[in-house]
Amino acid sequence: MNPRPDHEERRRQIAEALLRIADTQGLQSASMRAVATEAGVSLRLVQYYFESKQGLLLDALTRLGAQLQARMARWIEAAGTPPTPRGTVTAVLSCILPTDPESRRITRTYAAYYALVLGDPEVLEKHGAQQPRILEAFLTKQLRAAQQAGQISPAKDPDTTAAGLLAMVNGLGSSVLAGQRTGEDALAILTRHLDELFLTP
Amino acid sequence: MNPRPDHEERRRQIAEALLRIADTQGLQSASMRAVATEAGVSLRLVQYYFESKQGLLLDALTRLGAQLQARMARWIEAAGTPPTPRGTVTAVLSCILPTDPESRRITRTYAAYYALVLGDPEVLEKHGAQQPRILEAFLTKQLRAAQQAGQISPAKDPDTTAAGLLAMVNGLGSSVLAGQRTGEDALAILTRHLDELFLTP
DNA sequence: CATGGCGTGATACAGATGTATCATGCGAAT
DNA sequence: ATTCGCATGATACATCTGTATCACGCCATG
Repeated sequence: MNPRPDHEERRRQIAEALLRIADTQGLQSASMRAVATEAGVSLRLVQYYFESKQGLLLDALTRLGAQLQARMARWIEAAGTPPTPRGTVTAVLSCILPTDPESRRITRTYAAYYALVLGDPEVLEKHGAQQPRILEAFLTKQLRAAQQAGQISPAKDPDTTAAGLLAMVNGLGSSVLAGQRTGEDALAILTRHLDELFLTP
Repeated sequence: MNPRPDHEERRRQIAEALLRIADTQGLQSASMRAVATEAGVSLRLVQYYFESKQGLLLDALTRLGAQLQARMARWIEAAGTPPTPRGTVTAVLSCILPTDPESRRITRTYAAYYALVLGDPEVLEKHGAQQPRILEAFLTKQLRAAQQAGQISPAKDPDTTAAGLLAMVNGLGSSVLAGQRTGEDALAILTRHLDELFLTP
């Protein structure tokens, strides 16, 4: 009955159950028992495959980050070959906005983690601040390339522009989650700003 | 010993105790008992002055909103008389960034409420989406005025620009709370963008 | 076949949490 | 002076939470 189950697969199954709860009901509803039920396993199993709740939360957060990264890679590739700076920048920024079910799920789940992460400076450094920094550096590089290709005004500072764009997308995402506007509206606002930034289409 | 205590004052005292906890330890640490202790009153009093915990949370959130609004009014006024569009816009946007103790407190506390509010669509409509909408409309009006005064390129769309700026400030605030950059850095980025937006100082 | 360790279920436990209950005191109105 | 109602303290209660314990069955290895 039990041909030595696949640990990693089990862990994935349970962690994704947590992410599903975090997405739909928030992290405060993600008790060990709730996760177990959602994953269709017993409470004991959740305990068995993860030492503690914090371990589970962290593992799930790591997986969430990987999902976002995979999505971004997919969008960058779909932006066309060979990759142009403008296409890459547009892909990276717009793939974060909650415009389709997957991005809505990812964004909402990140939002559920937000308060939790802010309270734990240690987790913050590992998951919260690292990835944005890398992303921002990547964006800066793309913008600088576009600028050297004459597609962006020389007056612009790539660092400042990248930081501004990333922050804007973040804020736009929040406003969508808050029901202030639709994902399409947010995307339109982003597109408009990119149109003004790039001199050539 | 008890000359008919001032209800409103009591409620304020308790609600601010909650906000203090939300700021420093997050909302998940804001139990009724913790709030009572922080406020220096008995658990029973917290129950007495607020029907339920949800009532307390909502009341405190309302007060937080009022505090932010008051801060904004103060910053707008301090921007100089008579108020110029650029001064007003700069004041509104920069007063949201976590650059001083008060704004850090307000921003952190809002962040603590963020996940909670997202899960409750009813509260969302009343507190979460209303205020930003008003603020965005106000910003749009100021930008349009500046545009008609020739201080902003006619090519800009005030609506889009206002939404983008507000979202950017929101995102910058998040990045500061996440420890990705300092409040001064965030303010510098905002200033840089405003310098590019406005044709005249 | 024996045996030991891994996987899993049932259950226990201690603590926290929101809320309710009971009782008492004090001040004001009658 | 009596009475009524607001204010407050002490305590109880049911529930939920993370975690720990105990026991049993299955598999592979000796």
